[in-house]
This record gives sequence, structure tokens and C-alpha cells, in this order.
Amino acid sequence: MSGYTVMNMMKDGDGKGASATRSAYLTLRQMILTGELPAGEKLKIEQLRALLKTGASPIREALSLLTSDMLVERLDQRGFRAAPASKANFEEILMLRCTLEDMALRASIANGGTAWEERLVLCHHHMNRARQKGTPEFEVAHKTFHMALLENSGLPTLERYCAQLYDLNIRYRYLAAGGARYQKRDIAAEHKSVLDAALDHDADRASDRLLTHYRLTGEYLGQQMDH
Amino acid sequence: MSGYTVMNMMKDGDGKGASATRSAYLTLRQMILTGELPAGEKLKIEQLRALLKTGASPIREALSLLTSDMLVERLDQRGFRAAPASKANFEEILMLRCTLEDMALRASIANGGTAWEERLVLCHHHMNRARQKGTPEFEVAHKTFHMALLENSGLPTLERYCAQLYDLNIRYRYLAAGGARYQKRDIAAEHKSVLDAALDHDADRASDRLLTHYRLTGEYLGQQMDH
DNA sequence: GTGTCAATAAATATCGATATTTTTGGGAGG
DNA sequence: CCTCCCAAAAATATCGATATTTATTGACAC
Repeated sequence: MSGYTVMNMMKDGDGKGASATRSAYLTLRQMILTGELPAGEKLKIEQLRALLKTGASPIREALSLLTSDMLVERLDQRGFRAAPASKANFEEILMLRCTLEDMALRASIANGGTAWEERLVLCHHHMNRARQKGTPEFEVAHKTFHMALLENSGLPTLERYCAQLYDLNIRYRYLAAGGARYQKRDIAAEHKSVLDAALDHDADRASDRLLTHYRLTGEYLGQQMDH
Repeated sequence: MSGYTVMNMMKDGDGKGASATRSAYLTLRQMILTGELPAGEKLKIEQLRALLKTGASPIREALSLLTSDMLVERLDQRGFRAAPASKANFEEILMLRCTLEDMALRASIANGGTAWEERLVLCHHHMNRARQKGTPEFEVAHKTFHMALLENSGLPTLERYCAQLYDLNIRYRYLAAGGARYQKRDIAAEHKSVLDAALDHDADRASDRLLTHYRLTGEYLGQQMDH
């Protein structure tokens, strides 16, 4: 799954050796997710070209790709802007996540398999380790764990939607709280209970724990957004 | 909602007066949906550039945009290809459509409103009229009607997913049957019963009729795909 | 035969310059 | 004082050429 050679290592990762388009895509994506490029802001090609030190073509292409992720809007002949944010949008995303992840998680559990279970355990372990290391590492591990829960569903389109919605939700975490500040809740315990239920093949319990996890976070963020 | 002037009329429609990117986007999209560009086929820039008589930049950007619709895959540093098709993908799409359209339709009905109901009646009428006119007109009107059912949900992200999945499904209609050939079923009656249930604010009945409509079509197409 | 490697051919990706379009701002006319 | 319209400025969109990268081919060694 991750057999790197010196040569193709240049094309993965965070984009240092990748194509200019991919590099720009990853950078801009991060900037929008973290709010460094605020919601609704006009994205001027020239400005971004200077910022990323690359030509206009990679920028334009990256912005077109970000349209897939609903992080950028394209206004024909009038350039691009960072997708606007609103509480209504936030709540829609939360609702969709609950519906779609429920479906994906149940399918994953139904498919089962030891390979998947082991991957799950490993991702969970990595996530806990990453908590000590720092925020960016934890963010990555957190997403990996959540996606691993769903990635046994055999439903790639559904998984894609879930990944998209996950990112959109992260964006609201930054917009609302200015970062990945967590609350008093015992997030680790919530994750553990989802993991345990999944390993027990208890779809109802796993789904319930997962959705509760999302709804609690959603409630917290919703409050933050009201100031 | 559709206040045209001579000036901005140039930027809508099928792309004659629109930007080269938009024009290329619409053309390529149609070609992929109808199978003129077969599933899985390599999409060479030079070849498309010659075909659409435009530069490489609009082509590349259009292909990047088609990535949003899951109609094109991007292989970093190796160009683009039309998204592959499979029966598994077809069935996933059918399943997702049923789940998501059910949700959207119920939300639309819950919101209600005479404006929406009138729009529905009108779209249904246009669709019936278009049946006489010919296939392309009917295709447009058919999609418009189906989307109108959902476009009162107040859930734009969900609507977007539904529209995407609708297109992906259309593609399988062309792949399986070589066109919009309909079967012996009385499609018109199926549409009418969805419309009536929606106008009655009977969400359960409307959803049942709509999903039955999809599943019957899905069954038929599934058979076609087995040869 | 068969596999490897280098040279060649093909295709992609990117740049820099230019054409087009939208936006802005400052009068003239009402 | 407000509105409309035209010119200037800014920004987008597009082109054509070039640099990079990947795919292909054929010779050579094993």
C-alpha cells in the first residue's frame, strides 16, 4: 500500500516534487481549510501566482480541481472565490455526514475481514500516538482513522462523498474555533467506543457511537459559531 | 431567476458565446455522457484540442472541472481519462440516488409552497410536450423535472449530489442501451404518480413512487448490461 | 528467447505574452 | 443630486512555444 522508491516518492506527499498543479492544489486546499484564505474571498490569479511562485496555468487548474471539493466556486469569466460558509451549510454538511457515514460504516462492518480490522486498530493506535506529537500530525491521523472506518464498504463513490464532507467539516472547525482546539469531552473515549463496536461487528452500536461523536462536535461548533 | 439581456445571453446556454473553457466543458461532458468518448478512454489533450478547435488551457481546465462530476479521472503527470464504468459502479449509483433523492424529496415536500408546486406542474407539462419533439429536448426536460422535485429542499449540497448522480446514471443508460430508448413500462404514468403525490404533500407515497421508478429503470438497465 | 537500457518519440505540464472581459471612476446630461 | 455612459485600469481567459515527463522502440548482452 505504501511501497516507495526514490523516484516515485517525488510525486506523492505534500507536493514538493509533484507537478506544479498538484502542489498548488494541496497548498490552496490547506489554506482554504484553515481559513488562511477566508470563506467567500476573491481568489485572484495574479496574487496566488505570486504567492505560490508558479505560473497561471497550474493555479487555474488547481482552482478548477478544488471546485470538486466544493471549496472553491467558479464564476464564469469572473474568476474564482473561496466557497462561502454559513451555519445553514454547516448544518447541512453535518446532516449529510450522519446519513452517508452511517451507510458506509454499516457496509464496512458487513464486509468485515481481518485485514480491515487490523488496519483499524493500527490507525487508532497511530491517532493516539499523534496526539502527543502535535496538531498537524493528529489532524492527518484523525482523518485517516475516520476514513479507515468507512473504507471497507466497497462503495468508492460513497467514500468519496464522505471524505469530501469530512474536509468541509474540518473547515468549519477552523472557522468557528480558529483551530483544532478540543473541548472537555473525552474524544479519545468516543473514538475507542466506535473502534470497539466496529471490531465487535456491532453495526448499530458503532453507528450510534459515531453519529453521537459527530453530533456532539457539531453542537459544540454550532455554539462557537453563534459567538 | 432567468432574466436575460442580450449581453449576458452570450455566456449561458450551450456555450456558443461562453468562455472557451465552459464551451469545452459542456461539449466534453456531453460526449462522455453519451459514450462518444467511451468509458476508460485516454483523453489526449492534443486530440481534443484539434476536435474542439481551441487551445490546450481550456481543455485542461474543462477536464479538471469534469473531475468534479466524476466523469473524468486525473492521473498526475499522465493526463486524463474518461471515468471507467462497471456494473458495480452502476449499482452503487442507483443505491445512492435512492437514498439521497428520498431525503431531498421529503425535504422539498416538507418545505412546500405554491411557487414550487406550480413549477413542478410546469416542468411536468414541458416534459410531456418534449416527448413529441425529440430525444434531446426530452432528455433536458426530464432532468429538469426530476431536479425540480428536489430543488425545494433548501439543501444545496444534497441537490448537487443528486444532480451529479443523475448524470452518472444517464451515462449508463447510453452505455447499456445505446440511447434513451424506453421500455414498455408506462414511464409517463410513473412520473405522473410522483407528481400527484408531491402535490398532495404525501411524502411517503411520493418517495415510494420515485424510488420504484428508479429501481425499475435500474433493473432494466442492469439486464441490458449483462447483454 | 528474454530482459535491460538507452535513444527516440509522444504526450503532458508549464511558462510568458496577448487578447478579452469585467470593473472602476470620472464626467456629461437629465 | 442622481443616473447613465464612456474611457482607463485591472483581472480573467486564452494562445503558442517550450520544458519535462512518460511511453515506445530497438539494439545489445545474457
